[in-house]
Amino acid sequence: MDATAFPYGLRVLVVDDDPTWLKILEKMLRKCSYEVTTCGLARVALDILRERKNKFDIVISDVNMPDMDGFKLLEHIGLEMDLPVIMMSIDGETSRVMKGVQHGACDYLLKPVRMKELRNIWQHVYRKKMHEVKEIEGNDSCDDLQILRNSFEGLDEKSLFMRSDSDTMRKRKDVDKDHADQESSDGNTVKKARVVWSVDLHQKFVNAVNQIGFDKVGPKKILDLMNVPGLTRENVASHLQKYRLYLSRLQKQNEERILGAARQDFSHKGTSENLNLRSSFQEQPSNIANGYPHASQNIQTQANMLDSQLEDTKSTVPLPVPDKKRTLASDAADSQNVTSASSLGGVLSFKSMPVNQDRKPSETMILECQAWTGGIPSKQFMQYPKHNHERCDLLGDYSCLPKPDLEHPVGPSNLYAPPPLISMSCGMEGDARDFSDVKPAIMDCIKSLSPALTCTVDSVSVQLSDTVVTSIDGDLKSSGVDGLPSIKDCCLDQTNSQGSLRPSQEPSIIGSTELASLPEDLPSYPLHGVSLENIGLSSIDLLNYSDAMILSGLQSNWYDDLEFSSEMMDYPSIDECLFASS
DNA sequence: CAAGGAATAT
DNA sequence: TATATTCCTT
Repeated sequence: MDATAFPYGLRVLVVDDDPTWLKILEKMLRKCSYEVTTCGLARVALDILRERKNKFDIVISDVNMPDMDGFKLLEHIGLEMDLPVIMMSIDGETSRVMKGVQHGACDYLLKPVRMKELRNIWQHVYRKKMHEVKEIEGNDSCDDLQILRNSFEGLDEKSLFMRSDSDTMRKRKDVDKDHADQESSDGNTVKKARVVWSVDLHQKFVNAVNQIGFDKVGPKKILDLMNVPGLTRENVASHLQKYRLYLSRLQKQNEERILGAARQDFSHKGTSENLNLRSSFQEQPSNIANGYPHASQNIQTQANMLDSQLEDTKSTVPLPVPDKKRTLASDAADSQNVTSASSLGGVLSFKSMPVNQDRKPSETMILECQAWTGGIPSKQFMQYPKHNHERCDLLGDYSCLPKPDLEHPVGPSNLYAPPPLISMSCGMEGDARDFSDVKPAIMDCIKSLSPALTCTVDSVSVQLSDTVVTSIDGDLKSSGVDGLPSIKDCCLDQTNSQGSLRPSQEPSIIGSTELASLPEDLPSYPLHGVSLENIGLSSIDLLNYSDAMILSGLQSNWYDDLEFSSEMMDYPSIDECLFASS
């Protein structure tokens, strides 16, 4: 298990007849980033619990209640909703504590309650869920965790914080009363939980930004739109800062690429030394146009082509979604070692001479892909929390992503729907480079936006899709190294998608499963300094989460095989580049 | 004073 | 690194 955000957002019902204590407890609990509901009467508490069944995770109640014996309440709760209940009282009389425990209290706290204790109450919920899970499915821990997460239903979405001391299930230390923690009553000493920008949270953030309009966003507005309890304006501001940084970097890259393309220099001599393979999630808010005219233009231009290509691709290689998933999952392991690695390795094996670092941008081939579905822009572009790469985590993190269609209805009013696009630019070593931008096709991804991971898989290593393409500079071809190993997964195909480009100069690479499928007339093109950048992807539902993990592994294989230069290593791995990097 | 945002701290 | 906090400007 990891230190994901589980405890945060824990829904707590506090029952105490003393308003003062109620207030204090509420404050403390909120500091723990729990959702708190207070109640002064036991009977009322029961009513609330009955009415809002499943809306609470745990109850904390004082033993002494005027209207009903605390133990009675405890019994009712245990009987009716089986929620973990923590009892508390001023005195620590053993018999009372014992009684509380006998009646089913999972814990007994003495007032004044300390922050430390409250911060740990989630363990009771966790433990209980664990038991439930085991009873039902009892299996390996990984699955359990996943199930556990699911069992929390809405909790996942609400839990955004990661506590500083989240070493999971650690046993609660005995209350050392010795420690002078003044934090007891006011919790002042307690550090605020750190916000973890999970996929969900980021998604909300992005949605808010989209709704507001990129040029009009402000932390406050976003915060309001996100409507996430506990989140502060500062949190949002900080994230927005990072987000903007990310976008500007993206913009910069685009400009560089364009510049490079502009100066058409067809000379190429050696081979490119660095092969950069890099992908990242990208989303281009339509509004980005305001800030970055260049980029938007570029995007607009390419949009049309993409569409048509997409259509083609679709018809050509229809892939049932379900199969896709299955395929990914099952093949992932293989592809990792064989398919992708080898194919890429081949492509990448061409190395060009080292050139000026400065020119690097021009030397690289950039693959940009933006997929959206039916007008739905891809939403993932920032890097998600890395967590660990365990499968269960991935599942947990991504499984809750909303489906684009549902969550992001697209309407005319929604400016923000960038066209899907993939462009690849390629430059040769020294200078020239141009190429074209290309327009590749994104295959099936269309339906949804999937994280870069997915995209990568599809286009590069896997079979699901076919894809991508790009235009390659004619020079490239000529310069081409004939010996270039063919790309197993990619077949080159000529596309006229781009009118401006001569067909011959504009080969598109389509990922296909079969190497054999490569048209003979298509020579392998040597790719010098190739880098895949900004693969925006999409569809979350498409994404096979479990594969994400594999992907990362896969990618590392690529790196290994390719012997990337140190420079190369600077590029973030797929996981890492969701957001940015540098 | 509130808010935004860059800079800086953790 | 990612997020928080501070500081300055509006």
